[in-house]
Amino acid sequence: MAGTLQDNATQRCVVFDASVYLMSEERQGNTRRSSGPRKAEEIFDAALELLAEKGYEGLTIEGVAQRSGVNKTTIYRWWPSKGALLGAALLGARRLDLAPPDTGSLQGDLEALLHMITTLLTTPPSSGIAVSVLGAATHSTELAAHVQEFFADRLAREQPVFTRAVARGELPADTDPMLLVDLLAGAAWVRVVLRRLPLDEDFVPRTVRTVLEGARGTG
Amino acid sequence: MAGTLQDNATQRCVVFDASVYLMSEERQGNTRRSSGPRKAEEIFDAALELLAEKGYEGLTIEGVAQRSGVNKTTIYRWWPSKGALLGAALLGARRLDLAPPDTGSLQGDLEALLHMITTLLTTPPSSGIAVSVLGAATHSTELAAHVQEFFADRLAREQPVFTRAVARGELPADTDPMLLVDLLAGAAWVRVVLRRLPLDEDFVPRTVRTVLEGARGTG
Amino acid sequence: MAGTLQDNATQRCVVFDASVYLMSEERQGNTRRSSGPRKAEEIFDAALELLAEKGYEGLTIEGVAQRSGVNKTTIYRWWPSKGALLGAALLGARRLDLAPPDTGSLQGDLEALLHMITTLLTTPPSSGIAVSVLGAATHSTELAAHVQEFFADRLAREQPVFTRAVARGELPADTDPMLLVDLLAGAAWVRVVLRRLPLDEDFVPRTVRTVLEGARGTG
Amino acid sequence: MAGTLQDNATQRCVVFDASVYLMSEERQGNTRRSSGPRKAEEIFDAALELLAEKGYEGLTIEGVAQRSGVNKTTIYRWWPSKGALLGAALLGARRLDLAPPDTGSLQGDLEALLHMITTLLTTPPSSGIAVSVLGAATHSTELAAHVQEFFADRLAREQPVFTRAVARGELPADTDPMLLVDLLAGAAWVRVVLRRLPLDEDFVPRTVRTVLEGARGTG
DNA sequence: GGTTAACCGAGACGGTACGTCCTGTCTTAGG
DNA sequence: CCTAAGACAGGACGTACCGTCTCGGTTAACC
Repeated sequence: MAGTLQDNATQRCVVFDASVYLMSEERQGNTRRSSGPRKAEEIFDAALELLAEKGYEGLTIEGVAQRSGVNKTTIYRWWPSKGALLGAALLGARRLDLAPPDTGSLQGDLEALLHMITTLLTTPPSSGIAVSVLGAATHSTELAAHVQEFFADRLAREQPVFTRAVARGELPADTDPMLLVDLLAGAAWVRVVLRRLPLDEDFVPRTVRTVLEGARGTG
Repeated sequence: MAGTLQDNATQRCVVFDASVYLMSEERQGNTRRSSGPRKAEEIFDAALELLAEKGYEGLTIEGVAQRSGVNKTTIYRWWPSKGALLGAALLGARRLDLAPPDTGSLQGDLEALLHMITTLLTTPPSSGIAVSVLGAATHSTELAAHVQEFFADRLAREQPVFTRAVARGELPADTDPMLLVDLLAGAAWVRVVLRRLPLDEDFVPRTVRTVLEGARGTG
Repeated sequence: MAGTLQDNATQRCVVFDASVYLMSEERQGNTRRSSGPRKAEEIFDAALELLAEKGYEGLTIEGVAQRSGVNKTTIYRWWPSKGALLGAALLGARRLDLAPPDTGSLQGDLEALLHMITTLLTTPPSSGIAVSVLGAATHSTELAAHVQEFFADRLAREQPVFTRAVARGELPADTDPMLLVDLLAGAAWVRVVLRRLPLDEDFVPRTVRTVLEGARGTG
Repeated sequence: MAGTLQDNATQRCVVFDASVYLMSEERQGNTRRSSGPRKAEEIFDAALELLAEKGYEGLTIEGVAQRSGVNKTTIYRWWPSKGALLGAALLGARRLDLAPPDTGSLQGDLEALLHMITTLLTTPPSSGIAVSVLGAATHSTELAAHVQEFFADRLAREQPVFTRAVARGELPADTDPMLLVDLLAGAAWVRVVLRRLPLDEDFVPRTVRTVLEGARGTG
């Protein structure tokens, strides 16, 4: 799973590659549905590439226009701001999000989840994009909305993991899954982005074990 | 403790007020040590105010110069970039960090810590500054360094809390304090900044309880 | 005569109102002759209104399209440039040009002519249009052609005035009428447009008298 | 006189060459008097060249910036609009205006004046500039002001011509010089710019003779 | 209490990007 | 056949900051 991500990540950004965006909706019969500019894919790709290369501040509309071979006005016609453009670019990326893990044990599932998070945050090019976007969510309302949505969506997908765990008796029934996910994701964020520390290899199992014990103990 | 913070936070940003910056170092005997421009305090104050008002992207050197009544060149003479200026401005703030809590129980101490973190992230004006800075650390090396330092420092100060807890038998001796702090801080960050959710009032005790159980269980 | 112009000028631009453009030529029997878009009148009116409001530089094809309720492409289909459009718009206006005066004396006729010219140049809305068009003829070949034509036409119409004057013995037979017209029109242009001076009320008779004396003296 | 103009006009625009602008005022001792950008001369030259080449509409600030090797912002720092820039550029030109003629007879003086005017309006590069500026005065308030000033100045300089003529008994004492100048200049303008007719070689003497007769006859 | 070196104000400048307006061309659907 | 609709590349607009520079003046420590 995370493996799939890693494999692809070495050659091209899969998680955030928007090149399939609108694949099926763009045309229907002969009629343009007008859901974006003709070169939407190139624009999104350029935006994400530039974001990974130069960060949110270094990302400019003009730069995106130039790299995607589109006129600046075309971008402004469709998105009012950098944040909105980036938000749209991430839409296409989201659909490629990996399925939630099902390893048979809660421990395994959560380790897979945390592994995915840390990989996302540390392996280029997804790391550049993810870190920039999450960091920039601080400044841009549009991005914040997308980030929120991303987390909500992520949590919804992990729900079965917890349902199964409760069924297996691995967790008390009144466990708060959001708290567990936040603890895991938050610890990774602090360690990787704020502390800028390398992750030793037992960070993932140790963190998961701690959180799990906490979940069981307080149940 | 947290009370002290709150009290102050309601009227003025204490944690990040740089106006006492260099208070003791600026002069030594009668000699100017040349460690900054004459109006350093005004500059730092202006920088932090503007940061809180407009966020990192909206913060401009020209704006700082104008508000602080200083010429633009003066700022450039001393700091090469926005990040560096902000880093310097935060230096003075750090020294006002509150003493680590000592409530007599680990639970109480950690609740005080988490409370402080959430207050910092949610109560203006510190919230604007803290969130902006931490978010911008993504883009700026100078800020990243300061954030790292901040976390390291924070951890060092909390150390006695854990030492005492171990002495009291509340924690196993081989506990990793950094992990616990990261779990707490990270959960708050995810909840407040990324998810943009309001914190219900038992978020703090519940999170601390979970983390604590985890720490004990895995010991 | 000039009175007719004045009367109309106070309420609506008659001299340059194109709303009757193509009235008779547009259809022949039941067949469309394809000599212009369906909303030609609206387009011309819009063009002239906008010209009077914002001058030649401020006049844009998009503005005309919007005001006339026509798509931009429709205008481009029929006229290749702003100048050409304006030229066409002026065509309809010309047909409303007033008949040359016949007051019984050359002096009277020329005063009527000069009066008409000054009225045209000073009374809105014709003043806005006339001054703009004549000024813009400097930049646009199409407009220049129309202006030329206008002057040639004007001269042709005044011809009877001079013929009658020669017959009456008021002018030598070898008088150059064009020179006289140019002197009158030119003086008005310089005074009104270049010098921006108000015209005192004996400007017209005095100028005509001077020119007439010149014509007689050199005959 | 007019000869001088012509001679120079064949090689370089003298009447409108601004390259000596501010020659003496720019610096005083070592202090910059701040009366314009450092490359004011280049800017003015570029502006006038481009005006002659492309007309007023085709003249762009960006074009001027590029040709004069200056940044666009530098131009905007000093002049708020195209009209203002052009106005300033003409200031330097004006100071090179030729002295009024003194041929000994009014006829000769006025022929020289009209000759100068027609030369200005027909001989490149001054023709391009003069015609464009006078035409554009229609659209731009700043230019209009300069044109007014130019004419007032021109008239003031011609004053001695008329004073002498009255003294010589060539003109009645109550002659209106402005009217005569306007008749001459206006006729030239109509003929050259509005009618676009070539000037046959006796246009100048014939026109002057007519106007002179008129002046004498009405005196 | 005058010297001198560090510091500052002022502001011009080349430059990048902003976000907007208009140009003139095109393509496609529809009356 | 004409028109509506509108996307598009392109160019210029006028503005805001960037970071650099030069050049007088001002401070203030130290003789």
